[in-house]
Amino acid sequence: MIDIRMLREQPEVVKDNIRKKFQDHKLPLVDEVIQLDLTSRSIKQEADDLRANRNRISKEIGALMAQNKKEEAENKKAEVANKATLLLELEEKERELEEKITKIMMVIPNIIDSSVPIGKDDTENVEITKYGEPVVPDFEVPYHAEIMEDFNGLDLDSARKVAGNGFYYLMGDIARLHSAVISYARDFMIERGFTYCVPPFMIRSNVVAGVMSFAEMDAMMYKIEGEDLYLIGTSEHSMIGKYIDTIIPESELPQTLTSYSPCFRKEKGAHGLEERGVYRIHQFEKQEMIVVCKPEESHLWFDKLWKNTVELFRSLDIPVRTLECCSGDLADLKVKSFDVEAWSPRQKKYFEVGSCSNLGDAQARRLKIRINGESGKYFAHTLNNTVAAPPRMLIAFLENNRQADGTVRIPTALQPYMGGKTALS
RNA sequence: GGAGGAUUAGCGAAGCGGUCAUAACGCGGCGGUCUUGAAAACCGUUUGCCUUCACGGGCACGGGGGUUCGAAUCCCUCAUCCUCCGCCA
Repeated sequence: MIDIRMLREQPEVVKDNIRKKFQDHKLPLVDEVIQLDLTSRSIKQEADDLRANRNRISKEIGALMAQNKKEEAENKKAEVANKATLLLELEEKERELEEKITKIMMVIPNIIDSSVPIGKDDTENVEITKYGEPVVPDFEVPYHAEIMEDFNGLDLDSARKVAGNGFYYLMGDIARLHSAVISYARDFMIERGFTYCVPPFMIRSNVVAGVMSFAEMDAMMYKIEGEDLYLIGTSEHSMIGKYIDTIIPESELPQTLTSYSPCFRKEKGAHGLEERGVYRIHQFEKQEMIVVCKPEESHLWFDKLWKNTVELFRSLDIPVRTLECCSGDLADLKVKSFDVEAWSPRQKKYFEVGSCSNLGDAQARRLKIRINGESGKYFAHTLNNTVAAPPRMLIAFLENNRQADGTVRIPTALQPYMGGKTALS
């Protein structure tokens, strides 16, 4: 959500930004919201005057009652009652207008960073850098589910009976590998100075509304029946929610946290769940990182964040590349975003394993996350990034570390988390 | 899950239908006097949001709703905390 004052003062900047994101259908909303805002403020002024009047007369009534002048007090009461209906009507209008304005402001996209490449959709995302050689081995790499099954590490049939399509049982060494990756990712971030955190896995609707749009919520979030609770789709939700309605002293910034959580997603509207794999599923686990910082530092933090993911994958001998989201593919709340993609030697292409985003002050404005600084109070900037999210992450791990003989080598960094094993065989 | 009590500024706490909410009082913070410097003492200052060029005005006493001319105060509801009971890793 952008600042309505900014929209008021520089509507052309907001419109240009909408054009850059190829959302021209939203252009009329800018002028509409300017008009609504103008009306809203004048009605608010009128209502405030009536309230001021009522407050003044009420005080007079109090004074009269104290002096036992009942008749005069009754006259004053009538005076207030006269304007009561008008005030009620104005208050109703105030509410309506505010609602309309908020609704529009929620869909006006955040101003994208000047460095974001312009493009219509994900086909125009831009590769930034490759890290590691995307090797195509001279032997065939099987489908990831097959690799897992070779180690008796995956049981999708039972999962379908128990929970349905989109769930999995991980077994034995594959399950252990899953936990090892999470633990390794956790320690990797702790060593980089992040504070480890295990957050709530369910959040209330007001937090949900603060961190995502209604459309996203409908497509992603599982609701708990009979409770005002939703299963989190990522720990970013509960981690950013941690700061809801807070004023953070400047001296306590930046807040750098790494969180673990299971993630639950409906994947409604997605291209269908992969029938035989763990690529797109309803439940996975994720080590995440989030940063709350001063506005002038969010660019720096953005670069630090995605590099963490690249380095983690490189330490496990997985080739990756960074891909920048073009303007049209960038979610409305985001200022800038990089995907980290891992190399798939089977598909001979890269696929998404993480996403790093700078939200600017958009999330902070929605959730009222402010900084108390020397020169006053202002909205914080928030960022988030994936460290590692298995089991999808295991696809990249298994495909890249599988040898010609079918064994899977365990890179040195991960060996302590696998009880010293150097390979799965 | 059941019973009772509570939620007021950075913290503690008074107020329990109307010049005590522009929130007493205390602590803390900030500025000053005094001092070579510090402490003590004394004086002053110290919530946020919206609106306005400004003066000013409005809103907020855990959240939401209601009663009233007027609500921190009365009613409903939700949340959180404390005490006791029950249950449970």
